[in-house]
Amino acid sequence: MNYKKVLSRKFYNRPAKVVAQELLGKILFHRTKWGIISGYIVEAESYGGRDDPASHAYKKITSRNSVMFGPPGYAYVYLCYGFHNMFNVVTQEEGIPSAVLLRAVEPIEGLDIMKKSRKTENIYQISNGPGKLTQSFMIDQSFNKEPVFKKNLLIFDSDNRGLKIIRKKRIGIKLGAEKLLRFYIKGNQFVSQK
DNA sequence: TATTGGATCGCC
DNA sequence: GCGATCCAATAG
Repeated sequence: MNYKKVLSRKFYNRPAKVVAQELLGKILFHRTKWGIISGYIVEAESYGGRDDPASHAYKKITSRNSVMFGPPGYAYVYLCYGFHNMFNVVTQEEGIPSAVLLRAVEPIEGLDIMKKSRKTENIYQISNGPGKLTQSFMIDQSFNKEPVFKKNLLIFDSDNRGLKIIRKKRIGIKLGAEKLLRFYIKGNQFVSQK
């Protein structure tokens, strides 16, 4: 696998729903002390904006959501339901709170590490959900506010032209549930729900 | 200061 | 369908 260029912070300086779609087919990459873990992003959701009650930054800035208000290209990792880490990438310029939640990945490298971390041999169950993704990729809250355009956790460019993208309702939320802001690659076996 | 409920997962 | 298990946001 040759990793050509890392997506720059400019890539993320656009509306979340645009970035969410364009991230499909790009490569999530993590250099860990156990080895390299990587995979194609196959599913993402966008959050943010003045009219999205599902966004953590819907009402106001707080210590938890402050990174969403910051510059684009930084990770927003937080704990959900007590033990699942959610991995988001902040989008849009500073002051506009929005982010893309990465929900599923198709493994490329580091399957042994992923299997061990997830305690499963089934590659279709290894990273097909936001909580599973962070567990398999060894992403925890220590990555909150870390950049994804430099250092060890990165997203690489990849030619994703011609992908068929499905647009659906987001999963697991109540407010704002009618919005079609979940995107995934048509027919891909590694998305969380078909 | 106490309560509540959430962008989940895996097993029963 | 339910339990695991945490913390920010609310209300008091």
